Amino acid sequence: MASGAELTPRAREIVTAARELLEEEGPEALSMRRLGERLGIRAPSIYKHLPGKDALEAAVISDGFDELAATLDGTTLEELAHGYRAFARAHPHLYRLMTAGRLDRELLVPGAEDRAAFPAIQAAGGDRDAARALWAFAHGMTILELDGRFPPGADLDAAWSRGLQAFAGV
Amino acid sequence: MASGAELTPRAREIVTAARELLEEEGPEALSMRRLGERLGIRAPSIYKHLPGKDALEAAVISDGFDELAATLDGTTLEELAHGYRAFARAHPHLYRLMTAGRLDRELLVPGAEDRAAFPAIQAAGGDRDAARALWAFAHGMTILELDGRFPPGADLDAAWSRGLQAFAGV
DNA sequence: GTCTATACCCGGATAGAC
DNA sequence: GTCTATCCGGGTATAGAC
Repeated sequence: MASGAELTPRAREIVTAARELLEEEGPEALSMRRLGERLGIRAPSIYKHLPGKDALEAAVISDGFDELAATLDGTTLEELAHGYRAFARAHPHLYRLMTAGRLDRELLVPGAEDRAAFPAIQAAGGDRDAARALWAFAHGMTILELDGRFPPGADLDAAWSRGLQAFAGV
Repeated sequence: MASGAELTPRAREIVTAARELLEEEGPEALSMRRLGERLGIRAPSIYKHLPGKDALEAAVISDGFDELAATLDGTTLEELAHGYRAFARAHPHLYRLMTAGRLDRELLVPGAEDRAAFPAIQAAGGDRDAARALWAFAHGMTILELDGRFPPGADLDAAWSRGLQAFAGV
């Protein structure tokens, strides 16, 4: 029973503070000590409410998936892509935490990941394989942009258009 | 002058050992202490040969880019994609280090990144925007696979095919 | 020049007192 | 529920032995 489904009110406060800290100052700032500081308690006290940092991050990630799912209500491929990219640019540290690196699904709120994936499947007309390819393209564009991996001066709008144009034809 | 272009022979040995350690045991194992252990010296001694861990990683990354560039000699889109995916699966920890997270280009061997990008531009017929979209798709598929982000049982060969099919038409 | 020992500050986490 | 004290492991700067 590793699920982070039911959080006590106090745990929710801690998760909220963690997300704020992450978004404001980045992943290095999200330490148990800094978080305790923000909450006015000592780091070890956090462990009375949440089992550890992994669970804390998983709760933040679950919230992020739900929020992303709520954002992606566009119907066309362009709207969907725009919403996805806009979410990532508005919450870069959160997006990175949500999507980069291994993920212990046991710790997530059940269903949160699926809900975030659903719009892409819809946009691909129910074709799971096409939806995964589309997601890979969108995530690739997004994370490479956030990580500054494209050459300086690259026209990312044009690259997005090229890709979406390709997927529109499938 | 932060470039990692010229390495002394001893520094090369250290970088090689770092890469082996990374590939064998993953990123958490790549600590200065563990690396020193492997080399039979103490961690602080490494700093006489390389300025720090960032420079060490950058040297490993530069080697990785050169090796990837040498691997990607296919001409067709399918060959290129297959080579890219095969490299990542053969060297998952190295691929992750090379492509995930922020990258301080100052520390890289000049040109290594460009040489790895060249085959994609060629495959896209010189269209930079199309090449970036293609790279985003390939990286997205690759990193999501390595990170176990696709649902269990997802047919990744089919997703790759779908995507390549889309890009073939542009 | 090369390596060692030592030390500092950061991180996650635990035990036990109040 | 919160505290203090403590452990272990990181990166890394400094000082000094050979």
